[in-house]
Parts: sequence; C-alpha cells; structure tokens
Amino acid sequence: MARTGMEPVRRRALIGAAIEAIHAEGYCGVTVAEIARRAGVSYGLAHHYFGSKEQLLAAAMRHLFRLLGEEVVTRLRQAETAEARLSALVRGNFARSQLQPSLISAWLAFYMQVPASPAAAHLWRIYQRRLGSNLRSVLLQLGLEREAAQDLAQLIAVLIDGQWLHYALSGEHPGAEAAASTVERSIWMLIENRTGQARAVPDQEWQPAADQGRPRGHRVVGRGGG
Amino acid sequence: MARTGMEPVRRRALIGAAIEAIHAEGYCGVTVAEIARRAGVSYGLAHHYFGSKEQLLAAAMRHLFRLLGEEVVTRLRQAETAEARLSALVRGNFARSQLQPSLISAWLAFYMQVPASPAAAHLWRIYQRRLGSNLRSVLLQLGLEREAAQDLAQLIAVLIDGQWLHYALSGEHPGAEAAASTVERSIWMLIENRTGQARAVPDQEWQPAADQGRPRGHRVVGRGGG
DNA sequence: TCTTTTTGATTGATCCGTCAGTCAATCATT
DNA sequence: AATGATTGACTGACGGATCAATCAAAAAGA
Repeated sequence: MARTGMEPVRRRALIGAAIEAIHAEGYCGVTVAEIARRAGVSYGLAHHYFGSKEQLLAAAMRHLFRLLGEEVVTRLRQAETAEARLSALVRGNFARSQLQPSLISAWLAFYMQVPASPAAAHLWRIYQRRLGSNLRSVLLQLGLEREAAQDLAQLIAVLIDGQWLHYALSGEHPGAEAAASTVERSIWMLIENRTGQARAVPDQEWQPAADQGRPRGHRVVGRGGG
Repeated sequence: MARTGMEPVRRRALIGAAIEAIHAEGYCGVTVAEIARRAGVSYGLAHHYFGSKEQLLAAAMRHLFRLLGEEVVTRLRQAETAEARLSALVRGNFARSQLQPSLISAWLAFYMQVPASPAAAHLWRIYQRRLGSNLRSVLLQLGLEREAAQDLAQLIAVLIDGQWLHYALSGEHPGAEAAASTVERSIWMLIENRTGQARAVPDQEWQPAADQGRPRGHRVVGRGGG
C-alpha cells in the first residue's frame, strides 16, 4: 500500500460502500462497521476520515447528486439542438448508471431525510433549481413564452420525479427505457399543446425494449397547428 | 378506566403516536419508549399489543393506506359524473387530511421501505392497482379506448405521485390546492389530446388559496374540438 | 348484598446485544 | 527517526424485548 495519497481513495471507497450498505441493510440498519467492512478498511478508519457516521452519510448523499449532475451535464454537452437537450435532461435521470438498485435505495433514503434534515433540504432545493433552470432554458429555446415555460418546467420536473418514484418502487427493472420515453412523449404532447405546433420528436438512441407493445414514435395529436 | 375494551383504543393511540414520533424523531430515531410516551401508556404495553416494534410500525403503515383509501372512497361516493370521479381520485390524494406533516413523514418513510420490505412492497402494489383500476374505469367512462385508458391511467398515477413528492419535499404547505389543480389541469389537457374533444372541467368545490396568483380556471387549450 | 375469584390491563426493572466514538499502539514508507 | 496510515480493543450509552408483579373491573358464588 502506498503510504501517502490514500485519503481520496479511502473516501471514495467508503462512500461507495455506504451506498451499498444502505441498499443491503436499509438506511436505519446501516452501521459504520458494516460500511468499513465493505470498503475493506477497519472500523476506526471510517471515523478517521469522516469524523462521524452522520458526515459519512452526508458525503454519500452529496455523491449521489454529483453522479446525477455529471450524467446530465455529459448528455447536455453532446446535445446540439434544443430538442436533444430536453431529451438529455429527461434521460439523464433515467440513465442506467443512475438506476442501479443501490443508488435507488440511497436516493429514497435521501428523500426521506429532506423534511427533517436542513442539509438534505438544501441539496434538494439545489437539485430542483438546477433542473428547473435547465428546463426553462430549453423550453424558451423551443419557443414557449416565459410564463408557460416556467409552468411547464415545473410540470416536467414533477413528471420526471413521479416516473422515477414509480420505477424505484415498482421494481420493474427492465422498464427504464420505457419510463424515460413515457415521460418524453408526455412532455412533447404538453409542449405541442402550448406552442400549437407539432414537432418531430428526436430519435432515441436506445433500442426499444423487446416486449414494448406501444409504437415507439410519438402519438401525434391530430391538430392542424395554431 | 374501563376494564375491558381498551385494546382498540390503545392500538389506535399507539399507531397515531408512532406516526407522530416518526415525524418528530425521524424514522430511524423512533423508539418504542418514545411512541409509548406519546400514546400515554407504558413501554411494556406497546409490546403487549403489537409484539414488536416492527409490527407496530407495520400497523402504522397500514393505517396510512386505510386513511387515504377512506378519503378517496368518500369523495368518490359524492361524485356523480365521471369528471367528478376523476377529480375525486386526484384530490383525495391532496386532501388536507392527507397532507399533515406527520403523515407526509410517515409516507416518505414507507416509500423508503418498499424496495427492502416485502410487506411494504405489497401495500404499494395494492395502492397502485387500486388507483390504476379506478383511473382506468373513469377514463373508459370518459370515452377513451381501452389501451389509451390504460396508458393514461399510468401517466396520471405518475403525475399524482410526482406532484405529491414535490409537495412533500418542498415544504410549501399553502400550495396543496395549487398542487392538486396543476395535476388536474394537466390531466384534462392529456385527455383532450387523446379524445380530441374539449371538456368542461368540473368546478372545484374548494376555495382558491388567497395568494394563488394563477387563474383558478383551467387553461383551456385553444382547439376547436374533434 | 358481600366476598372471592378470575382475567384483562398495565407497569417498569432488567437482560442482552449493539453501536458510535475514542485512543493508544502498530505498521510501512520515506 | 519521522510521519501518515491503519488497526481494533474499549467504553459508555441506548434500545428492544422479556417477565414477574400489580391493579382494577367484572363475574361467580355465598
């Protein structure tokens, strides 16, 4: 073992182990000893680097946000049109990397903390503001008026989080793509209702699930335009 | 004190105390002693009636579902048209009685349990099935085709739970009516998109919140009908 | 009516295990 | 030797569960 520079390695390992421990033992059942065991270090080291169980878990929560943020930013950077950016915002939340069972358990635990923990509430507010701001920006680019963009951004955030919750609780793990495309289709429908013009939904880069009975394309509403 | 017939009284008191304790101490911080104290009984009695902490908390979770179910059923019974029944399904979830902070904390705690606890997962499935079945039934009455009703029911459930989650986590407690009407407006928009006919949104029986800037009425989309 | 018995309701001390946090010692590299 | 990394025994506190004992209302019997 290298004598120096171990700290970031250990911190990462402990944070990852904390998330897995939350999944395996339940948030209430998590112990520092279990986390340390999973990280392959001793009990004392966890305290050495994080000071307390609370701080370790808080770091794990912050890690969740960083992961999601990086996922979304990466996708946003690859998107060249407003439509693609909107898709990136939705699909970033349903990326496979974000839907691993252990991450889902940790997110659920985080949600539960929000009403009681100011730190968790703060993170939640940041997450909401960031998503809302991104959505508003894209919707403005798509031609919505300011107030409509504000309202619709709020609604889209609700859709995303609602669909995420259903995915998390229903345990239908093959359904991630379907979840994302359901949200996307609804969003385009709502946008068309507000702009009065039909749009081409950007192609999805993923392959449709094998058993997906619904036509992949959007069901264009039969209105002639505004 | 009456010698007999105390059991249901105590059980109710302990369940109510458990929900309040979850809110006050956090789900992980709840102790049987604290619950008993809040219920005004001794520590031992809680074990006498429920056998274990786990069973007590499970009973509290089941109580949440009964409360919500009764709220919805009451509203459904008072509704005479399909439109009113749809409104009842939405607004039952946003009734003031269901949005007390202690209930919200308990629901969040319940959600967190779902992936790990088979009992919680079972309750969640029942809740989902009941809501989905009710929604499908109403949507069929509104003229949607079977498959469209199925899809839209799923989407409405997502909207409801997403909006509930945002309400629960944002702590904007005056916004309950706004939350419900946002969901309702979106639903009617989606229905119109699928049926191709504009509908009169049923009047709301509640009074608009004082500070509610948005027009109370539905924003009817400007389409002439099918 | 008065006494005795029964039985459910209720208590709280106690046991046992667990866990968070501390700390002094050890290890390994420079 | 010096220094950061690491260990794990130890402690104090706490919580869940158990259980023997107490209480009081009701039922049975005299």
